[in-house]
Amino acid sequence: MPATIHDVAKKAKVGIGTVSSVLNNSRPVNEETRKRVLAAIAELDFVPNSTGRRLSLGKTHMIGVVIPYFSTPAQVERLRGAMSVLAESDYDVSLFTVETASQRKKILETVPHRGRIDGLVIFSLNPTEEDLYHIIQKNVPTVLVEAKHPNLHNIHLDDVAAAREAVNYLIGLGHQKIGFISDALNDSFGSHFSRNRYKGYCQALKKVGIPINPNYHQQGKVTRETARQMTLSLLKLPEPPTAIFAYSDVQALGVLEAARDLNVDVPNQLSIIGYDDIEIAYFARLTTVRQQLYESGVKGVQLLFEVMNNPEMPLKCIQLPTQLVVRQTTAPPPG
Amino acid sequence: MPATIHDVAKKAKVGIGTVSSVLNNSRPVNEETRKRVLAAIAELDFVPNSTGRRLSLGKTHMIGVVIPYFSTPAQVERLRGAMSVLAESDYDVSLFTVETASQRKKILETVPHRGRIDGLVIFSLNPTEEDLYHIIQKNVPTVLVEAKHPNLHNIHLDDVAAAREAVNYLIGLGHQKIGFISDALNDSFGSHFSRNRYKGYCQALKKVGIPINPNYHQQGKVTRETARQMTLSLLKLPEPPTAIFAYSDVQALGVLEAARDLNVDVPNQLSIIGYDDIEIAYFARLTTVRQQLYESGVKGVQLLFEVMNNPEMPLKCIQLPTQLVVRQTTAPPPG
DNA sequence: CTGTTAGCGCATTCAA
DNA sequence: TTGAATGCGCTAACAG
Repeated sequence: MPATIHDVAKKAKVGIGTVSSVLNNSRPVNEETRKRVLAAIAELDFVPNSTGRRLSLGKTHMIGVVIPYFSTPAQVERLRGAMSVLAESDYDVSLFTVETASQRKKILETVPHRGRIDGLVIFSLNPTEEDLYHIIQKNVPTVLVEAKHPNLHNIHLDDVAAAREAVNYLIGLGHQKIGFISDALNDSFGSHFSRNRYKGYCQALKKVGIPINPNYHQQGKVTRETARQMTLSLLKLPEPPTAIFAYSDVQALGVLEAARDLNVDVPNQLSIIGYDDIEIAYFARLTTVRQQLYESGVKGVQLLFEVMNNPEMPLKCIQLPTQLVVRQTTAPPPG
Repeated sequence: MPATIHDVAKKAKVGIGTVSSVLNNSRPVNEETRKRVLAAIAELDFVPNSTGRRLSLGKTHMIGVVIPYFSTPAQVERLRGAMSVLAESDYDVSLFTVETASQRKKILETVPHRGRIDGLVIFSLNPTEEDLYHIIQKNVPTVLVEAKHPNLHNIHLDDVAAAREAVNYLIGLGHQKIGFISDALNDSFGSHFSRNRYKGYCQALKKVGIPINPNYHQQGKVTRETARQMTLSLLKLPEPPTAIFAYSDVQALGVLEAARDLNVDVPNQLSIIGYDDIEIAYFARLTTVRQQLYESGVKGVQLLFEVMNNPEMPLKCIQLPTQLVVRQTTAPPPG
């Protein structure tokens, strides 16, 4: 068993208060005594037990990070941003990845507890009213990233506008038959991402009087493979779309694969726009909607620290910009 | 402030011992009393303070996960595997990402402490003797993943053999001029990855009497962009290699980019083999050395739990297999 | 300047 | 079956 503060005190022939004082510089200590204490600490290889310290201070020195869709490059990039700030702080990080709806429920119920964490960052999850109850009730400083809520500080983006802009661009190139590939509109986490991007897609079409063709919208798991299958269906339609807007870059890669499978030339026969601008989008020369992934993590944690320092702070909602990055998967439609 | 066990006891008109008993089922409780306690718990929305519990039990219920190169898809896949097991357990996860040599040092010194964590998984870092001192000394159950050490349980793979096999395959196709692109042989973390894969590369060449051409070996940061630059140098050599073995899939993508830049046909003018078999390798149709990334995380945590249940367990080293996955970036050399 | 003491919230032993 | 007391390791207030 590791040495405790008592062992150090005994060896240095002082009281534990003195040891604590040199540990935390909490009050002046005679130089001679300090040396003795330091020597004892070194000799015993003493490190203060963090649990004891936490209990005494009533703080956990721990930030909770809740993150779904963890396998996707976009989420990892967000987490990296968050970790970059966290690593420079005095806080430890408690990581909760959520893969299933039941995990989501359990985590959102049990994680937001004073005594478990001092602050919480929740990525890409829109709290329900019930979730909110648990969070607010427990009174632990919380920030949402890539989510919006009228009662919680958050870092968000305008999915509707971003999607609208992407589709507008396709329309501007001359496309009329534009497909959309997304996650299920009602996914198991109750996310709004697909709905919002679909809304932007519809808005852009309506604006110029292009009717919404339900056959042009495919929903399914957000994997490359599923996107490939969905694209195959789209391209086998009697009147296939000449452009496809994908909910994410990962899906856009699946679209590219499908085009390759069918020997459809991108961008001359088929234009493709993705979403996120993950690292690999550059490699794939993908036209895509860039969002500030890394930055969102950075700002989320920074905002959390602000809130923790000033719990009575008025609600702060930061909107991060998006930007259409045109590369080489978009061109005017054939013919 | 949240309710404590005392509040519950008072409201239920029992002692705190009784509350603790119903919380933990640690001793029989009269059904009537139990009901009262449960009611009080519900009414106060009481959740046991984990710090108090930790201090009392002398356990943190916390597993430390140390992970470098966190931005790379391969590492994320390892972490995902680890999280899948951890999420099913009763342990919380404390995440430490290491980006710099100084972070590495600090983390390896301060994280392995009883009282901070109950167990530790370290990914892809070979402890020095000094690191080892801190780890062993503190006596916290530890498992290495993608690293080997004579005194620590570990999950590893045979980098030398895997690299040798990859280069052998190229030789079998008829290649004689084979380039190798890697991380710095002496990277800031003291990693062995590049050295081992280089060794395998050399062994394969020597076996068939091909001289090692130092110009064919490029070292640099493990990013797509750096790999692209290094490949450009390689391909501009008076006698450019006809095949390139890359230290990682991410680098292999950079090699592909360089080939594209120079209008070099892959695989007919240039063969490429990567390493890892990350998700995107499939998309890029990359021939690569598959290692069991997700599995390594799973097994690492499982092994850790074994060790925690049986601290006196004899040293266990598990070698995970690798496998050459042939896709469409390899072919016989031109001419 | 420094030793002693009283909690922090909980699990657990010891009595009853 | 239960309440009261003890201690986990630490910080901070109190008293010298």
